[in-house]
Amino acid sequence: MSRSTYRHGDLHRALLAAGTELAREGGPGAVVLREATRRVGVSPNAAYRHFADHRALLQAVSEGAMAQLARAMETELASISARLNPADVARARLRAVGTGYLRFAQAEPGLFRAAFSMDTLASGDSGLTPYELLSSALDDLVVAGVLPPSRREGAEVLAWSAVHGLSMLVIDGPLRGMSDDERRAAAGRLLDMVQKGL
Amino acid sequence: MSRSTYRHGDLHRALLAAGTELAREGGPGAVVLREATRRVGVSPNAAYRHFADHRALLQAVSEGAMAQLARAMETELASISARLNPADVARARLRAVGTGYLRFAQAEPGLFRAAFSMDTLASGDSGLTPYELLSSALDDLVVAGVLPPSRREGAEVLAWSAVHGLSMLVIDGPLRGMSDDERRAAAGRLLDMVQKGL
DNA sequence: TGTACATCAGTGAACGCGCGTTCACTGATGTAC
DNA sequence: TGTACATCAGTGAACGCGCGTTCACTGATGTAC
Repeated sequence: MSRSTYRHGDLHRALLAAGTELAREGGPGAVVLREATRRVGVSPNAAYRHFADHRALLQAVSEGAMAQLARAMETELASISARLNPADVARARLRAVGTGYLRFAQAEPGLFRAAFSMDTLASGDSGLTPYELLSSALDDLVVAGVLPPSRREGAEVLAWSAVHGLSMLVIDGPLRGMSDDERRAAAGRLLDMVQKGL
Repeated sequence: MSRSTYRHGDLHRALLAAGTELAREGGPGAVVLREATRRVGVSPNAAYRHFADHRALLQAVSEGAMAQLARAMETELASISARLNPADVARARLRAVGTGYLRFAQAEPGLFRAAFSMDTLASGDSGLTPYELLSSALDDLVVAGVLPPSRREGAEVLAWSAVHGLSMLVIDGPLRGMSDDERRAAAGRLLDMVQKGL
């Protein structure tokens, strides 16, 4: 309300930030156009200068959330020790991808759900989408001789399912009540299972 | 509208059936109290004679859906050949539990989502909830000597995550576009992974 | 450097919608005598 | 077996809410001369 200029200056970015905060607090269903404008201190219809409609705002929020997920995975990848042999590096990379996914889902459940609320593709700093980060880790496992090439095809879906399922059960489902320790333990054992079972 | 009696006779059941049909068509968000009464041919407020509020109707729908899920799992369990040795029976039981879960999610995505939209417990004809059916299958694996007792604890979460994740990705998420064949193949390989990785 | 003017970002008011829920009611049903 | 009556399942009308979206507008900004 106490804007120095008549024009906002960067309303597009401000609305996107407000929408993202709404998603963070309450998931995709909480991304309400009017509430976003309210938080920015602007009239409801002002949003239509910057987004075609409510869906366009939600899509933008979803893309930002997906990019954050990719970045969370990249962060885990970046922390892998350089002093490992190729096979261990490859294994660590798959684990990192899964850990980043699980951590983001638990740390930002609202954004996580927003990311998957639409058909959204977005990449992190490496330019790769979450799916591509997983694919690349699986490729490495084959190159390092850890995963037989015959098992490579379609492996994305298997690893992804395990990690996505635990995320959903923990943030939104019947496993909501798990303690931090329990979640950590379950995550570790789940990644063990994927590694062993692939 | 062309009711023979002034009183409906079984409005509770009729509203629950209508609400369930709404969930089937559009998931938990589609369970709208007014629409349920509309479909039954009754005024909106009539619902309040049978359900405390909208949430109570949704809860009842959710419980019915959860029971259907349990029954889908029981159906798969019942189809296991009796001519197997105990170890193979145990393995088949775990697979059946997973297959029933996946099949129900794919055949009735709206009800599946409704079942998990609230904290809902419900059992099938055996009196066991879906979780208990899984637990029991895992117990059998230990008894049959297929699963080392040291790996038994917490195994529910691992198996459940894998199967739940594939369900969510396929019915609601980025894997929505999979063909029937692809889904069947992915389901089979996922269950292989769980069996091998547990 | 100063002035006229076109642009277009944001305003204020209003719309129609469907929702959950509440109110006072009515009349078919089943029971008590 | 017939009648008076209490019950309570369903009615009709209305409420307030918040939403997405549209309309005609205004006035600060940046540009052209």
